[in-house]
Amino acid sequence: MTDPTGQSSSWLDPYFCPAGRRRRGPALEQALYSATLGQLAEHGLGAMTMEGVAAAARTGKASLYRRWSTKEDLVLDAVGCAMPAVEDYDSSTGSLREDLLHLLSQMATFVNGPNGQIVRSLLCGAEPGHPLLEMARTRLIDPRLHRLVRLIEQAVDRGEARPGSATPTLAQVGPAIAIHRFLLFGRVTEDDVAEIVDSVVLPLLQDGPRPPHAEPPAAPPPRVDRAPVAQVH
Amino acid sequence: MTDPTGQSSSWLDPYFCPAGRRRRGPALEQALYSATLGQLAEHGLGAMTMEGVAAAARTGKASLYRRWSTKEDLVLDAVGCAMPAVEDYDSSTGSLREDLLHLLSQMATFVNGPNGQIVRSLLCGAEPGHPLLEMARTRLIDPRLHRLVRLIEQAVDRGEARPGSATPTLAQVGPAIAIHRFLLFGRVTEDDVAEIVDSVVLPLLQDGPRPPHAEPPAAPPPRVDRAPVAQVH
DNA sequence: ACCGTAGGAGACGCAAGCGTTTCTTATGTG
DNA sequence: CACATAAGAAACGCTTGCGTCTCCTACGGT
Repeated sequence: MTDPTGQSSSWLDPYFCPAGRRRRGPALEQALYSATLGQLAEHGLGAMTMEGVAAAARTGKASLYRRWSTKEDLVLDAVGCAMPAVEDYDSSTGSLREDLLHLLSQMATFVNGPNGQIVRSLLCGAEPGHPLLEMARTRLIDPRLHRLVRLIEQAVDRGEARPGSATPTLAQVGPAIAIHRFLLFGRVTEDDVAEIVDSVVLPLLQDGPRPPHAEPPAAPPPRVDRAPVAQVH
Repeated sequence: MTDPTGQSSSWLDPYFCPAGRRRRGPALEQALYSATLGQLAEHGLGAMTMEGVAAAARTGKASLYRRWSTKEDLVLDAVGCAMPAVEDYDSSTGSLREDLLHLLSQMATFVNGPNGQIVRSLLCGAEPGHPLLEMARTRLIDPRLHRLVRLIEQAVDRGEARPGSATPTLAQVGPAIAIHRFLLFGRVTEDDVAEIVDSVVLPLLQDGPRPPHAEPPAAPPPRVDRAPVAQVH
């Protein structure tokens, strides 16, 4: 993908510009965003450098500093451009299972591509409260969570999901498992998506809440005041 | 926690050594591990430096390089020391809910403490296949997953969980959601743990698989061959 | 065709980290 | 107590990145 100097290979880079030629304005800007995202994915937030970005974009540092005075500003803008909006915000296939597969597949495709490493960098390279993490949350996570809740609501109306199951907590389950697998294994496969939907999410949304079993084993207490839980240090 | 030079505050550092005194052998080694973990948590894998570690441990770089020739070796050893073994591997409280709360609370406590930032660094600072990520998986994640499966098996035997629910896929759900919340919000609270157990994991493990509802909505097809799912680019 | 703007290229001095080396001296073992 | 060992401290030359600056020229509008 990149040669030792960090420059993009000409035959693959959509923003490639032959030597001697010059990009200006928006074209250059897009190339800089692209280079920034590449460096972010390759080196992580902490180790990426302005020089690396300039070299990858085949431009000088001056063009960078003319637009953004700090690495934070640059990364914030570049990442903002890479965040895809929720597609088909109000559409539904009419089948809960189809809707879930569709949405999780979109996530998987996004995360399996070059942007996956960027998501990784954002989730982990930035401590809580960092603007980059906030951006990932408000632009990537929250809209999809909201959309999922709506899809579940519609499924409830159709009788496909148990009443009361359209909560953020339950909607979060599928994405959380998908992200978990991505972080551990580097990708989310087609089989992963199907398994998450069929083995976890659908049972959770469809099955009634605690239907009494053959022999109800002294139905576990609804609440217990255990002490040693989750203290922040 | 640290002053501008990265040195540990004397009144808090368990490995503090007054100026003029010298630590040797294992004592020094522990201090170096501690300093390494601190730097790792503070700056991330990419941006931490050997000089920073030496300064934080109040020693010279020579003592570092005498033991580890690269940053990778150092971090690998230091992180290995920080990975807690699974406690009470074979014990069970006799209640599935109690067992789940207990195990997730242990995870939450670990992750809420100073080691949380290290988990973050490992999950995200290292791409798939990196030895550090492998170590996190084999030492932190997998043992707990295995233990969870055993706990669920015991619950199945007691009639507390649905037969067939003791699978790695289902066992993964609780930890995945906990880690997800940790990554997004920086901590996992007592309420989070209780909510995960009571709203997600227990229903999933206890409710029967698709008990026919009032009007079974044309039971969703068990398998569908959707095309555009999760391609690796 | 002209010309003001801004892009590319790279040099600048500075700071930080690298990995090595040297020198002094605290340490704990025999 | 004497001594071999290894710790602390700091300097070494080197590399990389910083942010600024300058020079020259390609670009695109008039």
